[in-house]
Amino acid sequence: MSTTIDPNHILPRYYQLLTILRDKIDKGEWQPHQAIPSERQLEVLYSVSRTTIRQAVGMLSRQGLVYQQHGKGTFVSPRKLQKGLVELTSFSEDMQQRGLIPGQRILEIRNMEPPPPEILVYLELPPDTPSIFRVERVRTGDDQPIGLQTSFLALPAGQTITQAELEQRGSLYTILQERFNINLHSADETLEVTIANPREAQLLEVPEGSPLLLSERVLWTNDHRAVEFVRILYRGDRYRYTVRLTR
Amino acid sequence: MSTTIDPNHILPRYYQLLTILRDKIDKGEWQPHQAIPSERQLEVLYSVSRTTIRQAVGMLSRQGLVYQQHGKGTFVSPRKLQKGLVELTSFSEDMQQRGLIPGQRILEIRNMEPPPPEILVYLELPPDTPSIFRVERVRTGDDQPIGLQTSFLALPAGQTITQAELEQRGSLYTILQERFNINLHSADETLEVTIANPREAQLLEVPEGSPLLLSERVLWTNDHRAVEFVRILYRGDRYRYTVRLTR
DNA sequence: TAGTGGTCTAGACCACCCT
DNA sequence: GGGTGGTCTAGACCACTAA
Repeated sequence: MSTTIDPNHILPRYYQLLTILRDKIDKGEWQPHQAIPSERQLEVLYSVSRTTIRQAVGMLSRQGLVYQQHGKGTFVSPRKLQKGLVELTSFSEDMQQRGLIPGQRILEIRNMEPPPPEILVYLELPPDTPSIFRVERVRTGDDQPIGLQTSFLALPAGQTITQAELEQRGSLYTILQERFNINLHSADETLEVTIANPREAQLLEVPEGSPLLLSERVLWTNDHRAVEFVRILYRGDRYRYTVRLTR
Repeated sequence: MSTTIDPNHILPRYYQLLTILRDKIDKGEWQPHQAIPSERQLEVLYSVSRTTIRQAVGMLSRQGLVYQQHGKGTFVSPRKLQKGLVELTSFSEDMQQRGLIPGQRILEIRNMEPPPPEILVYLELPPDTPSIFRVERVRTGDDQPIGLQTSFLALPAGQTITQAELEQRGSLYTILQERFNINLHSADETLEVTIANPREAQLLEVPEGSPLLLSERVLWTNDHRAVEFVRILYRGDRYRYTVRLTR
């Protein structure tokens, strides 16, 4: 791993610097609440202008890895604040972060023609949209059922995704990105409490009437169009949701 | 409201510009997916340098009000993306945003001596911390019970908060800021599902065994020290949690 | 080719903190 | 007073998009 900045590198200098600084924090070379070199010192150390320094440090600050105090310096955040907790992750990524092996059992996969009107509203699609792609899956962690997931997708006209493709790639997000070149930017999510009906109880292997955590997400692309509506019913006893909020 | 930038104003120029641009978007002067003036045009329009323009527009972009596309321009986000959904809010602010009048019924307010060990762990305080301030309240919206809130605070030595003060100001956050000069920066929150025990059921006016949404928060100050641990049990039928996640 | 946002420089002055 | 981060300028070149 490099510890100097190469002006001719493909990656921008502020990004190279960001990586260098983050590594030092991750490795514990700079301890929590300890001051990192000042911006003027970093200018000399890495031979880049202060603007570039500030771009890198500003990003670290927004990511919660460091905090800046006017007139005093820039300091490493305590470890708890160093984990990004508002990141948009797929179910698979989420499970991996929790140290569980993600899995799925596909219950149904098909195009809905015509689509349910409320889904068109969520996705901000015109009422004459011919079809919506729908997948229903039981999602597992270490082979235990964790959630019941239903996804609704606005695929380009005439396109579809097969069960074989989904089973092979595992994640819808991967298919969206690699096959349709759709990059996800953000999601709006709501969480509420509900009770398992007989079908949900059977699929999630819990008693009927058990409390569940219901998550509903609308996913947005890079050009800020809605692409997917996802509903996940999580087992209340096996799932805990975490976020970081900022002022 | 001003539409020009005053170089001698107390507020920085990028912030004045940010306000001007946000107003135009809020008022609908620039419509969703419409391009706003280019950075070079804004330079001329407002007589500030491109760096300053980029600082303002970059903040609007991070707040989700606009999105930037390399080589194309900067565009207004669709309205749904214009609401900041990861903002740290107090219960009172939260209710107001939902159009409900916040209220509270204080159940207990006291210093715990000695403090419960698990709270010290959450707040990263030394084991010999003499006392922790605790408030338990039923929180209401339009006079209906919404949540049962328990707050644990590390107040400066010898300080306390009286019931009268809390009733008068309404919000702990206000007291923290105005009396102790403690500014909140961020919070880590976990959400999970639980079931009402007899006491909780009675206070929240729901049947015993009703599903509840349990939120637990650790609040961090500007210099990234933990100040408060808050637990809120929300009525499952009256509360829905929303967040925005980004990639 | 012209216009857009993305990156970068070398400087400047200000506001804040500590000694 | 000397060091820190915060704001700001006037310029430059690059990478991307579209006509």
